[in-house]
Amino acid sequence: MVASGYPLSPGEARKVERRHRLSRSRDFDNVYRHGRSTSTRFFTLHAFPREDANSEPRLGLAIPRSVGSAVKRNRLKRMLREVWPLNDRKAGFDYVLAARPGLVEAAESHDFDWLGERVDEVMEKAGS
RNA sequence: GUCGCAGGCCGGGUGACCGCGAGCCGCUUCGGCGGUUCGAGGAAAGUCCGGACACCGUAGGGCAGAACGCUGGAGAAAUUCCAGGCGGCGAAAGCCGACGGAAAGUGGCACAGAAAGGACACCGCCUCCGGGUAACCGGCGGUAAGGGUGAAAAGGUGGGGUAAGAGCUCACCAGCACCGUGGUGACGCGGUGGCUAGCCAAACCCCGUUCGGUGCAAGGCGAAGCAGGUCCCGCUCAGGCGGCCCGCCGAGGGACCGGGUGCGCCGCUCGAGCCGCCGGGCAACCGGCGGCCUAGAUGGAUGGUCACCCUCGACAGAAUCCGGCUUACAGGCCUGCUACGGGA
RNA sequence: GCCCCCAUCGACUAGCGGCCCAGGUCACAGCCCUUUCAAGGCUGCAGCGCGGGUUCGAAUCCCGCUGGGGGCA
Repeated sequence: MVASGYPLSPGEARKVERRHRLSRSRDFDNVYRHGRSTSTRFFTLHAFPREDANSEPRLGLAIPRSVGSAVKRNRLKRMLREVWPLNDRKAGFDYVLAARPGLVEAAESHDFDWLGERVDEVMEKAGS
């Protein structure tokens, strides 16, 4: 794992494309029901191993209304999608990353890299 | 120039790299790849009104219910807009107003006060009668000017008048009715008359106008999948048509347990559309001509990094669409007007 | 997204436009009672979500915000 924000060479997949997202309510239910959860001050991460251990990891974002207005929630999702693939993610897992209240206010007073560090924090704690 | 008022507009900009959604074109091993063009708001918000559109066994009648309420106009309609009237606020520009009816009925007006609506007079005032030396006391009456209470007290102010008083009489003002006159009208102005009729309808209500329900999770097409069971009511009026009645439909309806699906496409953006010019109208708006196509996502598209500039950037993110209303909003620009001050 | 409902002390609730600077229960604080605690008695603490309007007068009626809760595939 690399601490810098730019570890990837051009051409390598560095974004959360649509096929790398959770898109169905059923997928979310699976992760919640059968996955394991880990919490930090700003996030709750649910992880669930898929049947095919070599498939690409997928991400779902859960941003409740309690974190802020629609503008704040949208912006948070964009930034999280941006920051997510900057680090290696374990293949064969579905993740649901849920934001907790206070995250938006904290992110506004820090910079973009700070948000990445918070995501790394919860991933490490989950033992990925 | 300063202060204020009204109306309109903008809502950081430029460039580079990496990314996101849609349309079109090309390539494709059908997984995608490349190019190109577009890609959130004035409120997209609250969901407070009104429609379009879609569906519903009957969208039928009456009652009930709800909403609205000065006049004229605009508009598809509206708790909408424009102009005008009246009332209130302001020195003015201007702003605000659910602004029909209280002599159709019902009801209310706490406390205080004599009395809260056709007054029955508490303190009082006055004539007369009786008593008393007198101060004064008692009584039959006449009054409502003054005091006091209250949010509100039976037209107000002044003169005359009277025993004291009273629209009793007179003038002015307010209010009412009628006549004339101006205006499409609300209403204004003038005259005459009689001399008074409290407030509350965002209390019930009366009058007038309008209103079927549900909402794109409407609704349509396709694909996939499953498993039924128990009980109650009914075909001898159960059930449905908003609450009731009539009337109509009508053979199945309901409760609980269990099982399945929870996918793709359409609806989905060309519309009461936007821009410009001309004409009509005080205006809202309407008409004509020319031009333009301007988000359509579906776990839900606008972000990250860097550089420079400035006044260091508010409220805030489309989800069927449109017309309004309301609410939030850093800073800035333009136009017109009022008052005051200064100059020519 | 669309459509509904609610709001009164810290909590649960009463409250025909004036008898209400809003009543009750639990909780909290103090005092009495008791050897002490509990129970009981007395006293206090505190509230009409916010802003306008109607009315002489609003928790109550009307309008607009704000904050909660629910339903619809």
